[in-house]
Amino acid sequence: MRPNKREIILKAAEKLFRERRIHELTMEDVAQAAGVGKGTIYNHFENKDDLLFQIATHGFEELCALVAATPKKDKFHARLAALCEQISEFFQQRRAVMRMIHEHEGRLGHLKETMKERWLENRRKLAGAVASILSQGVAEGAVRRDLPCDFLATLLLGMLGARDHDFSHAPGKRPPVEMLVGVFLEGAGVIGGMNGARVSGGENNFGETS
Amino acid sequence: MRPNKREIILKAAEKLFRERRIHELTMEDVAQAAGVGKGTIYNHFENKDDLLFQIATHGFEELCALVAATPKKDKFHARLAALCEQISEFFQQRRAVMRMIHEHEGRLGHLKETMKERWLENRRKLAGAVASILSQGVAEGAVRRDLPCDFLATLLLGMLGARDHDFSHAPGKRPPVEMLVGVFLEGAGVIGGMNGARVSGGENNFGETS
Amino acid sequence: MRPNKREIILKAAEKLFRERRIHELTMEDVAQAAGVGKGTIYNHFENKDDLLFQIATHGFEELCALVAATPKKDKFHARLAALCEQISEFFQQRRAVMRMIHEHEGRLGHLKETMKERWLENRRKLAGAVASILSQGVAEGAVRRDLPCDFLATLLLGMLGARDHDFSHAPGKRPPVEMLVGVFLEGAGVIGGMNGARVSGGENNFGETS
Amino acid sequence: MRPNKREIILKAAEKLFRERRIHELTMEDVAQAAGVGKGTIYNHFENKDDLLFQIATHGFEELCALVAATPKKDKFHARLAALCEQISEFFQQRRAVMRMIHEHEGRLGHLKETMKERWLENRRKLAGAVASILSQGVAEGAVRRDLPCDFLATLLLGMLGARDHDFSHAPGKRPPVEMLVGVFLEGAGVIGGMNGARVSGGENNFGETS
DNA sequence: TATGAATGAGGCTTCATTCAT
DNA sequence: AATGAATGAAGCCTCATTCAT
Repeated sequence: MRPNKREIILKAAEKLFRERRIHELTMEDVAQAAGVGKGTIYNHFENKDDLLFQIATHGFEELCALVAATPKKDKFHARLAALCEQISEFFQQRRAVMRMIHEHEGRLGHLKETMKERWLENRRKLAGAVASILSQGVAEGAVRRDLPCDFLATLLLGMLGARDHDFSHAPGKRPPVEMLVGVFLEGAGVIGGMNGARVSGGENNFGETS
Repeated sequence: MRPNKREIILKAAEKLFRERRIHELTMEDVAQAAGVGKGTIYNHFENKDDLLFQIATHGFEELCALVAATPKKDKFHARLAALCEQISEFFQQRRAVMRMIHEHEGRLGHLKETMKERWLENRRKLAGAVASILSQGVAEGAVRRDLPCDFLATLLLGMLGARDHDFSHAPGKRPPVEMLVGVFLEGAGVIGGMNGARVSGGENNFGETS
Repeated sequence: MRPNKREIILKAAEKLFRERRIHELTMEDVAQAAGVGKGTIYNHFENKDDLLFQIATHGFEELCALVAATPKKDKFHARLAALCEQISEFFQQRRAVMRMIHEHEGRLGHLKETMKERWLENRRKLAGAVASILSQGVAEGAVRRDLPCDFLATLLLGMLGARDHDFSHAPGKRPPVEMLVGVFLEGAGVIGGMNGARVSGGENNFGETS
Repeated sequence: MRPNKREIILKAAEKLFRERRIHELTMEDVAQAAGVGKGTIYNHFENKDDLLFQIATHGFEELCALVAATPKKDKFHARLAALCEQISEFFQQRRAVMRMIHEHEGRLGHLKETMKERWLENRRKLAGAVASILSQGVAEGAVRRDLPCDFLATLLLGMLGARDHDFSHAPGKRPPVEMLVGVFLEGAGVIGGMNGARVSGGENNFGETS
């Protein structure tokens, strides 16, 4: 019983989300999944909002750790792609948690000031982690330096989220991360006259599988 | 009493969302806001899910109409920026509705097949509208033709959403749309050797203090 | 439109009951079935209670008329059996209405005095009709005269109702009316020593069908 | 708090019925009467239908126990009368519950298969209990053996129910059980020539009291 | 007289939270 | 510390009844 009951509950709740039992998580569900009594949860979390908040935070922290641990691959482009792949995979697994986070941000007003602070700080952490990768790119001369990395990180994460979301119903058709990173670094526009040939074969439909 | 009571209820509910009274919309609230009896709502909408679904659909349709009506400005770059500005503004106003849509997609399983179909179709409409603008860019030689416009549209919308979301608490600090469009068209990377000078003044923090 | 809209509504409601759509008759249902607007019902019936009351009354009156019209068959025994057959059949068709009547008697307190009176009077009518048949039997020396016919009628109707009810799920196994009338007239007991032989074949199981 | 809260709720609900507060039992009423919270009921009963079903079953079981416990009095006739008296009294007390049972049978379709089975089984139990008493009569040579006891039991119960029902408004005028049993055993008809004298004083009006 | 959209009281049920054990 | 039965506020929805057309 060492892994701290708090941890057990947290894991169980996260798992519930991952298992698509989204609809509306009840404390009963969480207790059952964690194999503890309903009352026990209240010995470790102030109330349901607190629990959700902790889950979300927990998720972000994991993700941040993941990002920070990105191996310093050789080429920046490859490094960025690997990072995106990781983030994307994480999002895939946590779709429900992320949705919950979204949904929950609307209620931030109900949370106590301290929590609110900690929460927004957490939100910045992810973008920060990605931004720090990008700033490596700047140092290496691979990323434009006329824009703040924070902003670029935000945009990159936005792209990733949109891709994952739009193709969630048919992962087979989802364009590869490389393509996304390509657009991010090279842009969607035509610069000078050589851009039309970026990809050898002209129009691309990223091989329909299913 | 001409504007169809259905319309009245819809508007009222949307307004409720916009007025940040999000937490959890109750049918009571909606009725009150619409100035009708609780039962009246059920004469026009099957149940709460149906109402939410209709609101979401309604929102998307408005947005699609907006996009489709984008004036054919001179330069493609300017045209795209104007479009993004419109979409962004729409999102600002509809944050809550959009959140609700997100939150709701998880429950799509509960909706009847027909609704589900109509819903996913709606989702595609927006991307489609943006994509059609982009394809104009392709025709004009302003957008790379090696990637499907649908995908590019998804990425652009993702960027927009992320920007709006990340800076929702401090709209003053929000980077201008032009900057976003710039990244989208030119990329975040350094191409050749001249990219470092894209913006004259080097590092940029887009002023705005608080 | 001559058959009086009142009559139309009444018939439609009765039919609804007969069609087993019991659960809980709504005014909407009745209106639909009668092919009239909901409001129209209120031009002919004070309220739902009144409507139900009228249906019940209507049913009783039909039944009373049926009983009164029993042909003066030759033998009293046969006459009584024919009568019972009719009543039973009527009950079969009106199970739902009868249940509703039962259920409704509990609410008599809510009905205005006049209605209450008329209702109880109606209740007596049926027993009265049967009693009058029985009194013919008394006159003919076929029915014992030491007990009031009203009472005997009550008992006979009780037997009939119980039979119909108990075998409603398997009408094929329902003992024939003759047998019931036999018990009613001759009794279930053994009188003197000859009763054991009333029915020739000893133990009887009235031919199991299913 | 030993008598099981489930039991408490059941008793309270039954009592409510007995106290004529029929109209329409609300869960609120039941909770109040049982002195528990509304939610508590749902910890012991699946929903309202289930509660009603349990009440009905409970009532039948009590009655069956009562019947089975009928003392083996000396004379069969007296024994039967005592039994009928008991059943009648029970019915008096449970009029409302019984009405509810009636009313409820119409909805049996909505109940799950298991319940349906258990219910019909319960229904048979009562008739069975009475039938077993009657079969004692057969053994003693007091009841005709040419008819199945089940059927006779049904008829007897029907008579009882009808008597109780018809005279519920004026219990004082209700004919004594002995008279009913008399009709049941000896029949309402005239057998041979001596029947007219069964009761010494000719026409009988069972002394008007109230 | 006929209609049916509008109404809102009232019912059933859920579920976060408490507290006695 | 752990439990889960008890609680009741709050939400969704139904449906008898009204009333403007």
